[in-house]
This record gives sequence, structure tokens and C-alpha cells, in this order.
Amino acid sequence: MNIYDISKQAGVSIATVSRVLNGSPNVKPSTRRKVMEVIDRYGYTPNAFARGLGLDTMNSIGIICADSSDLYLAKAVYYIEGNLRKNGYNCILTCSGYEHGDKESALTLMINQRVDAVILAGSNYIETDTDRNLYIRNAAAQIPVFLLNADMDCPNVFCTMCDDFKATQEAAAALIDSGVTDILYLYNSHSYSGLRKLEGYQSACHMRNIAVSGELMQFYEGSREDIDGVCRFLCGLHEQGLSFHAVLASEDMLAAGAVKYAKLQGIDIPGDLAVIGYNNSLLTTCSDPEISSIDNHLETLCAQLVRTCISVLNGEDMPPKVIYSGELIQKGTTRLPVSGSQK
Amino acid sequence: MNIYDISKQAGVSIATVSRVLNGSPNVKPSTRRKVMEVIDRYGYTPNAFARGLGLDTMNSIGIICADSSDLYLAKAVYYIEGNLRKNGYNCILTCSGYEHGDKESALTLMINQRVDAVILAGSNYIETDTDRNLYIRNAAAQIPVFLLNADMDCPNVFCTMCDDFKATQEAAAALIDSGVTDILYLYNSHSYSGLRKLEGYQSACHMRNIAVSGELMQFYEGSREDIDGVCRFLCGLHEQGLSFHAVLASEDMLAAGAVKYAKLQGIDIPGDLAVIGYNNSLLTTCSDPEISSIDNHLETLCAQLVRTCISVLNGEDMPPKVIYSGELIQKGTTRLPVSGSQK
DNA sequence: TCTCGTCCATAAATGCTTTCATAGAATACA
DNA sequence: TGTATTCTATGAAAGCATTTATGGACGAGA
Repeated sequence: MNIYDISKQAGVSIATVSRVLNGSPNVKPSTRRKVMEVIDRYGYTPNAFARGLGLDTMNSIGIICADSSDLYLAKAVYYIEGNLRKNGYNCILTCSGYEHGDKESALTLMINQRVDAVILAGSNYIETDTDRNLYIRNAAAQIPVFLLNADMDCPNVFCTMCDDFKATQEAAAALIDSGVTDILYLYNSHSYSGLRKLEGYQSACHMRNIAVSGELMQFYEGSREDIDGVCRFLCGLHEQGLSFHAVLASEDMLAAGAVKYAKLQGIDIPGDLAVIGYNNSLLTTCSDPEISSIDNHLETLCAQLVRTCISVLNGEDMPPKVIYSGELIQKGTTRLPVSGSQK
Repeated sequence: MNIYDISKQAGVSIATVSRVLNGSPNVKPSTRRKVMEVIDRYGYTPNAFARGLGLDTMNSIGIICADSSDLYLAKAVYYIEGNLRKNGYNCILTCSGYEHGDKESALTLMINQRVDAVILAGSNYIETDTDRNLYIRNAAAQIPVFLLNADMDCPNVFCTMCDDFKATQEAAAALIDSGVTDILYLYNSHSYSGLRKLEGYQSACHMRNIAVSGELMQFYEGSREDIDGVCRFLCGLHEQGLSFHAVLASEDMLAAGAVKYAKLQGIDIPGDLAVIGYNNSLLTTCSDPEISSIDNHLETLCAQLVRTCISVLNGEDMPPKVIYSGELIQKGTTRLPVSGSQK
């Protein structure tokens, strides 16, 4: 059943059927009714491929993320998909993993699929070595690229992000102001935002005239799901005699590991160890005590990102960067004066 | 840059370019080289829409789930997407929410997008009122439909599931055998698998000659993210004087709430309260003590589902149902003899 | 010389959108 | 009231970029 069949049944040309289908105003009401009646009778829906060929779009947008099962990225995908759907777009999802080459080929595949735009969810697509971002520049030469929580200067690349630097800096400063000078910064990603957070921590130390010790910046290499691994990792540091009275983590799961570690060692939280996570995810309320965490307003970020995306696709001029602030949500693992989260 | 341009540059016809592109054997090696060279030089990739029109497929498969940010469904989507990608398919993701009408329209949209097949991830697509499953039957009349963790008898519908009934039954039986006769069954979904689990609980009670009390089967209506809400809910039951020495939950987040409740009330786990969750998700290791949980081998399920899907698309005859067993993973919230998890 | 196989070009088919042209109706003007 | 002008509604046909069925040219083997 194609547009010819419908046109024949309705006694009009295919052009008229097409006009009816696409809501063109130049159709006599009686004709429209006649055509609609036939369409309904046969339950006809236009062939999306043919439509795509003619219009050079199928209204679909690619979402690439490293791992959509990650608590944070899963939420990002969910919010992005929902907003896109409301705007009449559908989403092609690909998980690229964390390997550089795989990220690149995922992007190429998307472009070959002729998506209208591509969204890279998660900052690990941007590297500090700018040469390695070349594949994104190449992609942006073909279709608009939207980055969530990453920053890059490139025409046709639009960034929507949280100021992770500032949020971490403020949190660290608040910890220092509360009297803790030995904050362990714990992170598990060399991604763009991962590094920005690290810099925020360092900056706070500098501002407060505290020496930044390499030992107090620890990189956790284990799986993102292995909370016990984090716990063991911290126990190891403990045994080596490393002393710290706060853990500032780049991700909630690391903070959850820190809480476990403290309990195992009989360390009082937040009395003897303050813990701050990042993302304010479900994990923070599952832990005991609940974990204080920096919320970077993911839902807002995603809504804004999609808004930018839609506007760009509509040919509007859009700012290349939109930056939001993060906010420390205090729960059971800190006891800081509230000003810590204010700007 | 289209296939005509390439054919002109290479001095062959477009048919030959197409043959080269699609790896047809009937091309002289020297011709193939010549064409490939031009293709590489111009970085030509065939237009996916035109290809789709000609072949009536773009090798894409729809994944519909209620909420891809849910811990469990996010994993499901991740595993399914990964397996499909390995097989050369790409995924169009839609989150339908839990409303009946929205589920139906999501499915219709997918079909109009001309996906090759559609995967419904999560059992809430199947309802006990079979009339309400009509939309799935209609969909299956057009393209193959694959259900994860749900059961339905319908041509062109293929089910891959865990035997949630048996897994819950065994867990409940093990609890009873350990001396607990007042098990609170806590659930938050009337979905197919939600009900199967409930029946498993009831069956175990029957088998062990324990009266099934309506009060001991509690439905939690709150958000799937509100662990504290579950805690409050249980505190409420406690205050009403309901007595129970085990919580068997249909989902880990409910179990996490139960653990919180016990701590708040000073109830010893697992001594005075055993807790069993379902899905064996990240939440189980975040909680303290870690939560014993039924693992339904989601990764295996998804791999099998995709295998079935690919086979069906290749025209192979496939069994309409594949059923796996669940397994109780004991952690800190139970102390049962190990045989509980064996069949 | 006939047959067969290999390799490739021509052309039809896929199902839409859209431009262009035009018939007829409606309006303007004398 | 008749003619010129504009609008409205529609059809014909030209894209869009592929795949594939058909058949022809050519060379090799019998």
C-alpha cells in the first residue's frame, strides 16, 4: 500500500495525497476529507525511507555515550530521549565504550546513518590532547554536534555543561574552611570534566594556602560498579599510613566506597571523615549515612541541550556554550555551614 | 557525492559501484580496486535512506522500555544495544513511560519508522487483562516482537525470560525453612513479572502450609527512586503493629528501603529481619549490610534475546519462549543454608 | 562454431516531496 | 456586464540515491 494506491482510491493525484499527509493548507476541505477517509480505511502510513530520501532527514538524532548503564549516563540518555521525542525526533542510541577508536567509529556510523545531529553524552569524548579531538571536528563539519558536560571550541559544536571546576572548588573550600586540611581527592576518569573537577580541588587548596600533595589525589582504576573495590583501595591507602579526614570524590560510587571504608575501619562519619560525592545519584540515599553530593542538575542540562539542538536544527543562531552551576547537597556525610553551596 | 559521481570517476556503471559496495563476488579484482580507490579518495558513503528504500530495511531495531534510567532497564538496554550492534544493527530507543496509551503509540511510531523488529524491555508491556495486549498482537502482525521478561502467546512474539515465579518461590521457601513464617512481600509493580513473583511467594507459603495474609503482601506506590519513601512506608506498617521477620522484595530499591527501616528501628539484620531483593543491582553492594538478592542473569537474557532476534530476522525458525532460572545471591541480609539457591 | 561463464551496463523499481504549469474560480476594474 | 487579473486547487513530472533483474559482450573451452 503506497501513495499511488491511495491516490487511485481517492481519485486524486499523489501530489494531493502528499499535501494532505503533510498538512499543506492548499487543499480543498472536501478533498482533504475524501483523502483522509481512504487513508484511514487502509491504515496507510507513508514509507519512512522514501520520505527520508526525499527530505534528506528521518528526524532522528544520534546519542552516543560510553556506557548507557552507568547510573549517570542512563539518566542523561533518558532525559535527552524524552525531550527529543517531545520535539518529534527519535533517537538512535549507541554505546561506544571508553576506547578512543570505538568512539570515533561510533560517530562515523551515526553520520552514515544520516542522523540530523549527534549528541555526545558524557565528557569522556573530549580529551586534553586536542589532536585526539580531531574526529569530533571532522564530524562537526558534517552535522551539528552537541556535547553534554564537556567543553570544546569548534564551529558547529555546542556545549551544555555544569561548571564542575567551580562546584568542586567550592566543596573543597568549604571542607577546608570547616577545618579539614587533608582532603583526599578520589577520581576514576581522565575525562574532561574529571580533570576540571581535579583542578577545582587543586584551586581550592591553592586559594587556602594548602600544599597539594600528590598522595592526596588518588586515581581509582577499578570498575565503575565495584564499590567494594573502592573500599579495598582506601583500606590499602590507610594501611600505607596515608592520613585524610575528608574524601572528595568525582563520582558517587567512589564516595559510597569511602563510606564503606570508614565503617570497616570504625571511622566516624562525618566526625572523623567527611565524604562528598558527585552527581547526587540514587546511590547517595542508599548508603548509610546518606552521602552528601554535588548535584549538577542533569535534568536541566539535558533539557537545555535539547533546546539548543532543536534550535540549531531550525537554523537559529545559538550560543556555542551554556554553563550551569553545580550545588552541594548536604546529607549525612558532611556537616558544613550551608554557605558552602552558595556562590 | 553519490553513486553516479563515483561511477563516472571510476569509469564504470553505478551497478558495478553498488556491487563493489556490497561485496558482490562478480566483480573483476582490478575493477574492484579501481572503484575502491575512487570511493576512498572521495570518502564516499552510500546514502542510507536510498539504501533503505531499495532494501526496505535500514537494519535498525526498536527498543522500547518504560524508563531507561531505571537501574535494571538501563542495564537491559545496554546489553541489548551492545549485542545488536555486534550484529550490525542499530537501535532506536524510546521510553514509553508506564501509561498504557503511551506504550501503544510508542510501538506504532516504531513500526512507522520501519524498524526491522521491536524489543519490549521490561514486563510491564504485558498485562493480565489480555484485551490490553491487543496492541502487541497488532504490532506482531507487522514485525516480529521480542519480549524481555514477559510471557505472551502470540505468533511472531518471542519471549526471553527468567522464571521469576520459581526464583521467588525458592527464596520464600528457603526463608520459611529457616524458621521465618511471617515474610512481608513487598512489591511496586503490577507488571507481568511483578505478579509472577507475587505468585511465587504465595505458592511457597502454600507449599509450606502457611496462611497467606493480605497484610503481608504490601504494594508500594511511591517513586522507584525514593528509598526513603519505602523506609517510611515500612515504619508506618511497623507502627500499625504489623509484625514480620523477613522482607522479600520484588526490586532491590525496596529491599534497600527495608534495610534502612531496620536500622532506623534498631532491628538486627539478618538476625531479626532477613531481607531479599531482586535484580542483584548496584544498590545491593551500596547498602550496609549488603543486600541478598535474586539475580536473574540479565546479561544472559539479553544476549539470548538478541540471538533469537537475529535468527528470526534471518528467517530461521525459533522457539517462541526461552526461560532461564534465577539465583539467590546471598550477601549480608540473609543467613540461609546454601541449598536455597539450588534447584 | 557453439556453448558456457564471467563481468558489466542499461533500465526499471522503490515511494516519497516538490516545482512548475494550468484550469477554473474569484475578484477588480472599466 | 465583460474583460483582465489574481488566487486556489490540482496534476504531471522531475528529482532523491540506491538495488537488482535482464541481457549483452567477450573470452575460453569443446
